[in-house]
Amino acid sequence: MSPSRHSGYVPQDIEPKWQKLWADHGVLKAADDSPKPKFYNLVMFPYPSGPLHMGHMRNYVIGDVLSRFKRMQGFEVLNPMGWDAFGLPAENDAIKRGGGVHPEDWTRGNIAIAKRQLGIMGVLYDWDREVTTCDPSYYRWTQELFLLFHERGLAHRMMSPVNWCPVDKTVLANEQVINGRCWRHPDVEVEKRDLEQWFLRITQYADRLLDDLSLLDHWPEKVRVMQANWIGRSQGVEVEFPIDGHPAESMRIYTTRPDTLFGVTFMVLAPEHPLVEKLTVESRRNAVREVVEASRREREIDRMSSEVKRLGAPTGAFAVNPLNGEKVAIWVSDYVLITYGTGAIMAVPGHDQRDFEFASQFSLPVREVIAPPTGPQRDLDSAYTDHGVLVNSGPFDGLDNKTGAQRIADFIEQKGIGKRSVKYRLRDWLISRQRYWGCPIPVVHCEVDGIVAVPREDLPILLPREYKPLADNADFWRVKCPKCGREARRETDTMDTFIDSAWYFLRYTSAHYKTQPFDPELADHWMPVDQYTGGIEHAILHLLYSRFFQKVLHDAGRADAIEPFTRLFTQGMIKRGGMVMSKSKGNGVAPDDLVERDGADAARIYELFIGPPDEDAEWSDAAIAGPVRFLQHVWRLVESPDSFDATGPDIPDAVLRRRVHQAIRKVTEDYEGFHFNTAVAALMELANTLQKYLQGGGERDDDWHFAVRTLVLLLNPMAPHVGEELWSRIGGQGLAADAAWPDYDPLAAAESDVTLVVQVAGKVRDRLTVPVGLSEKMALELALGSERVRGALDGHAPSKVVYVPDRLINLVP
RNA sequence: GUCGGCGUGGCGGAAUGGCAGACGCGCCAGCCUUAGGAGCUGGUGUCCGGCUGGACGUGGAGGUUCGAGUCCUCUCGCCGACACCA
Repeated sequence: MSPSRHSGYVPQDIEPKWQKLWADHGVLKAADDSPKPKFYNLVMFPYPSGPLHMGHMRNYVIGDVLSRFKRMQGFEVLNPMGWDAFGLPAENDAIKRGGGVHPEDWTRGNIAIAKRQLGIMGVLYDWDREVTTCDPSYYRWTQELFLLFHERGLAHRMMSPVNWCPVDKTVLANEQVINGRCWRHPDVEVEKRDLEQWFLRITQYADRLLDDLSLLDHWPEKVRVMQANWIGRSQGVEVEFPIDGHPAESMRIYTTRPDTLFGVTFMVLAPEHPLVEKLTVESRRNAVREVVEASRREREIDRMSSEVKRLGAPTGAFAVNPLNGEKVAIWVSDYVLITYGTGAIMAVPGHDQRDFEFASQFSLPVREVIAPPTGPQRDLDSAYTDHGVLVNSGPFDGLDNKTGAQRIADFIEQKGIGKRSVKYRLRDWLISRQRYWGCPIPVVHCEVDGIVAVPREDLPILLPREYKPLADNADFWRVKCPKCGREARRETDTMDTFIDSAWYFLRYTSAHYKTQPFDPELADHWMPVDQYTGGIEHAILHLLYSRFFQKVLHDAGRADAIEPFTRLFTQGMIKRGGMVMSKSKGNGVAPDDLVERDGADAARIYELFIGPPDEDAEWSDAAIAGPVRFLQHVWRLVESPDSFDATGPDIPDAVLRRRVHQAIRKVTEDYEGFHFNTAVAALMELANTLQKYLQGGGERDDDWHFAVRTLVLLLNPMAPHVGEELWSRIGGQGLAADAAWPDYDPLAAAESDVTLVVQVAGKVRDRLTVPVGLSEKMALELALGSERVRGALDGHAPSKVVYVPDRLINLVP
């Protein structure tokens, strides 16, 4: 027998009905011209790689609850959905399945599956605004935006040592290399290759991307810190070191520690630095060449590890310290990176740990120029990197090192041997990919005209249907130069898929706009996104790129907003068996099975009740019984209140009324603050109160109807099918989805009596029921009247009384 | 190594510096019965006690406070991010 038979609640009987009604009524279709205040609610769109599981679903359930809640609160909610549909998994999976499936067919098939799954979970979107990034109607605008970046000098092609994933056979952006490995293949080491590639100049926006983090005060602190660290702004000084015997050359270094300039005992060039070839003396050539070649061969993974022994060799050349005129040896080592600063450093082993280790390994001298507050150090076994007083620093001796750094920097600038300078860890964004399933870059390479942008009227550059790398598809790349008409070659790189997702939130605001990527007026109406919800794994990549795009579009006069997402919520992952739910682990729970067995509403409530939404949660197959029983309980309360025997103590109407108002307050606050787990708990308590009321012989009077009606409305965003069904059965007007959110009356929610905790020396000795707002004098009198309190005081009079009205009185003997 | 987060019953978790463990899962006892994976009632941190009750208890050690899961210092463990950025 079905467990639902006892309550009469059969989710499968009601869910399809309401899902159809919502669709027919266009619930959650966003009106561009609504007089209501707008609320742009967005969840990160999925990559359609197969059926969704309950790990993915958490995100969409949270988003749907918020949409329904905000809608009931009177907002015009924009809640769109789409598909991040270009990318390598489509190619890889298509190949894995025998090569018979085209990436596009695979992708479209997965989209259909996911869309149906969202539907049976009762998750609503404005599907009229659906975007699919692999659709020409979308990517022609991705191409148009590329041209915009190109015109603004923000897209350029250059030769660069790049990260190459040997499995995907394509390059990766810096952000996509994790511990020297491909972000999609944790067991595959990334190789270095020199290739000519397309880049977006995100570094030009480094300052603004960093500074504007301060505007994002509704973002998790954690994400802002991660972005700030990623951008990695540092302030330092560039200094020119003359080279002994090479009057035409000089060695430019960058340091954040000008206060240690007198402690330089050697210099180091990155192996790729152009000066290496010029400066190396004949006798050192072989050793230096060995270092250069070994570091080129070196796998990225080794180079990232700080445990590894350094490669190093002296060039035989010497630099002259411009501050004290000392000659110091110039070395080559792999621990200096060509990609940061000037690719050359001054080494101060006394005060930099890396320099210290290198000096130790090669027996190079160490000099102390900053004395710790405790006095000069002897027998150094590590670099001293803290603050102190300058010593061995000529005219700067005796200064504290902070002041010293400023003075020395001033001195360098006055002498014209260097200047203050700001550097970033952030690199330009490498966007070229050499595979098939991506957005073609709309340029043509002409022998005469060079790189020629495709004219806008020729967009889109369609991805050919034939599935093979574009570079192998002559029909695709054989074109005429748009400028001179000669034979030319179309660019065969496609764009990183993170570009597709860097502007999709703008396209939603006018998904069918025909003349531009988006209608500027509608974009300005809906933007910025009021609430953005997604996984923490996008804390850097997607969110940084999207912020960059928004700023460029702002600068181009196409968008008002300078930040795309006002409020960010990063939800935790769902684990099962200790591992993140995923297709590859095979531990996913299919929403289809849950819907079939327990219904969509129970599945939704369980996902919300499982724990704080910003933390990871462990899925329990058994625990969903709680939400199932809860919904049955609510159903019985509303549908057959007479089935509860009057066997318990009386609950006065006034108490019932008060509990209902308290529940409105609590649940509203919890929805606003994303505390869905405690919102569910509060509704469970309300249901328990309603039951107690019936069991106390409570009448089906106005207070009862108010309680039932409120329970249904408060529950509706989380369990919308039950909400609609019960709403219609109790005679609610229209759809519950359209009903107004209940208001609470602070007076009605206020308790008249409170429990006053009586402590003696901080230990609870009694609890008294007292009226709200009791005076301290009365409270003390009542407390002293307690037998147990007098016993605990043991005849002493309290020397101190701490009184917190309506909460506690503490008597300290 | 650096930065950040988290440690609370058998489990998921709750608690503006003020009754630790709300709510739920599980478990125990009982009731009801159309015998069920249903419903209802009560119980369920540990220890002492027949009950009233008492002692202890939020990873560990200190501290601030009348009062600390909550604030501070140190420490252990787990998780995440970054990791030669000069």
